[in-house]
Amino acid sequence: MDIGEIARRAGVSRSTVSYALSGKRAVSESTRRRIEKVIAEAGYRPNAAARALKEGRTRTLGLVIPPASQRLTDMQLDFVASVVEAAAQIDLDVLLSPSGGDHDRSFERLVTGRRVDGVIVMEIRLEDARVERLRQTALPFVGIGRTADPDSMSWIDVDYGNLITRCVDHLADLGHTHIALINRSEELVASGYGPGHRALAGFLEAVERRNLTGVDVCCADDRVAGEARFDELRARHPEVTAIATINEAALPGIERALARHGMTVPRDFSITGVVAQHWAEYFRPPLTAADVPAHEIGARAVELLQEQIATPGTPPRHILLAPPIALRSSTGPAPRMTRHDG
Amino acid sequence: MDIGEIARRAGVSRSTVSYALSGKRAVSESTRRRIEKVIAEAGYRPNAAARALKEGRTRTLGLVIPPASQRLTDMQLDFVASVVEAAAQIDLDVLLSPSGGDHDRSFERLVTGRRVDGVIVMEIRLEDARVERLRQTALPFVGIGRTADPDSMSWIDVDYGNLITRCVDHLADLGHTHIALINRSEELVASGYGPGHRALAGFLEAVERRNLTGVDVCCADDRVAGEARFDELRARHPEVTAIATINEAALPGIERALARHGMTVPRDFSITGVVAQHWAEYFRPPLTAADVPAHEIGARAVELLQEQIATPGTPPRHILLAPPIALRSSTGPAPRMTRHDG
DNA sequence: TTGTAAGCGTTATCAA
DNA sequence: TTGATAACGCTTACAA
Repeated sequence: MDIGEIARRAGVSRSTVSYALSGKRAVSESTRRRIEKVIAEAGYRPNAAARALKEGRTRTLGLVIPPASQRLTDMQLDFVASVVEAAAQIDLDVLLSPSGGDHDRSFERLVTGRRVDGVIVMEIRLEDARVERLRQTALPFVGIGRTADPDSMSWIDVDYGNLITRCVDHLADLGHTHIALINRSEELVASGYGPGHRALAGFLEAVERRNLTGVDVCCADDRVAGEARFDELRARHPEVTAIATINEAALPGIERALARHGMTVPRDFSITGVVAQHWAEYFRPPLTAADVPAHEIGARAVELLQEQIATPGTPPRHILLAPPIALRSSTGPAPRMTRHDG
Repeated sequence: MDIGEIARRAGVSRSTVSYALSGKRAVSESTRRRIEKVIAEAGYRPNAAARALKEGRTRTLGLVIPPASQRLTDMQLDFVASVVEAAAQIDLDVLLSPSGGDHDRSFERLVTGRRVDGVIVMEIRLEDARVERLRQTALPFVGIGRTADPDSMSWIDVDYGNLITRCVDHLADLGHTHIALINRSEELVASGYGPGHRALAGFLEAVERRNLTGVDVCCADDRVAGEARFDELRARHPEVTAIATINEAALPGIERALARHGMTVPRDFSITGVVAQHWAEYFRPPLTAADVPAHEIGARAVELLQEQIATPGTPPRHILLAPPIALRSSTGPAPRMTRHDG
């Protein structure tokens, strides 16, 4: 069933059918209705490949996700879901590419096979081969996250540095003097993962400025690691009375370890950080934290990309989000003295 | 940069370049090398739309996921990740469509716009409009899950009915006589979600056969709901000493409620079910459960679909997985008498 | 208001 | 071993 068949059945030319569909040329009311009727009966839809070939655009977005080998975090999932949803809203499809580094076949297909009109890249590194590759191809793209040299591309990011600084300030105001940062995984930070680096920088700045003692630890993105890292922290640095974290996946493990050590939050220990809202709200007691608006991020990434696609050559735009720190119940005055574990 | 430009630079015709690329016709060693060199230098890749138009296939798979409005569960995420990964292995791209019911624009684009060579549908209902639609279009498809009338389509599913039956038998063998089933969400079950129905059927069958008292409760796919449902269960049915569940997302909440009620697993209460492995292993104590091999499911769904695509008209194939129940530490003999909450 | 025809970048048939 | 050429199904400039 192609446009020619529809034209035949409606007794018009193919171009008239095309124009009736696109509205780019006036079509008399009567023929338009006739055509629509035939189309409805035949269940016709234009062939996407033919249309893409002719128009030079695919009405499809590429979304580069971390390879499945490393299980995606809840927040990454939120990004994927919100990007897909936002794209669907404006009748755009989304092609997924699980690509970590460069030279991935699926990534190459995406950027150089003209399979998509633009690309959204997640989990950007400070130095990111995928961004370099994308730059070469002149394909519109936006990052969820930004590189070390962020001016030349469009991106949306969370201001982890600033937010962690404010978390530490909050803890310092409450009298805490020994504070730990629970970062993302060692590999991620080692590979130049932006949020990890910027959170650490913000942490160190605040610790220095407020004259505190800081210890920073990396932690894999899961509950088991969270529990283990907290145990180690207690063993090596019993003087620490508060932590700030950007590792939401570790929270359940930290909560469990806290309970196992017989510690009550926030009486014996304070905890805060930058995490997705539902993690903050589920923590017991609810976590004082900056809520990362994952859903908004995906939606605005699509907007940014649409802009780039619609008017190529538009100067890149940047959105740096610093959501307020929602005061809940997980932070309190520093305990007078270090308690022993139960 | 198109195939004509490559041909010009290599001093051959377009067809020769095409054949050099596909290998469908012999090309002399020397010209083949020359062409390859030019292609590498130019960074040429065939235009996917042109190729799809000519070949009548897109080298793309469609994956229908639940709409983002209802946040995806961990296991659903595993399916998505493993499908994408398996497809990438064989150089297939994956187009996502967030579609719950029928008549979704993105779903319609997928099935009738010839955007994909085949479709994988997740979260199949017993009566599923998407499956009906797919059947009409004669597009190859496979379900992760199966409808009430499963013979006419290819699918891969977990045998929730059988597995829950075995869980109940296991509990009965341990002397439990009052057992609860924690099912998935009310809406999901009400809408005819297969695993929910089949788990319930298996539960009722075993309860009847073993002459037990069973109570089944629906529970939303999150920790908060798990905690609340367990509290209600304790209040209304204090005689229940064990639960079987297919709702992994509720587990952390159940664990927390258990602790709050001062109950120790498995001394005071037993729990088992059918969940993804990492949930079972993270539970404290580790959960005796049938581990759903989410990664394998995605990979085999892609295999099944490839089969349908490669040889249309192939009789549908079915894979019903019944992974063994891994004996861990969350089930034990029924307590002698009902304990009061702490 | 409508029709004709060119062309998007491939692949594959038919000739050479 | 290679080259010309006709499709694939659509959109759109140009004619009428």
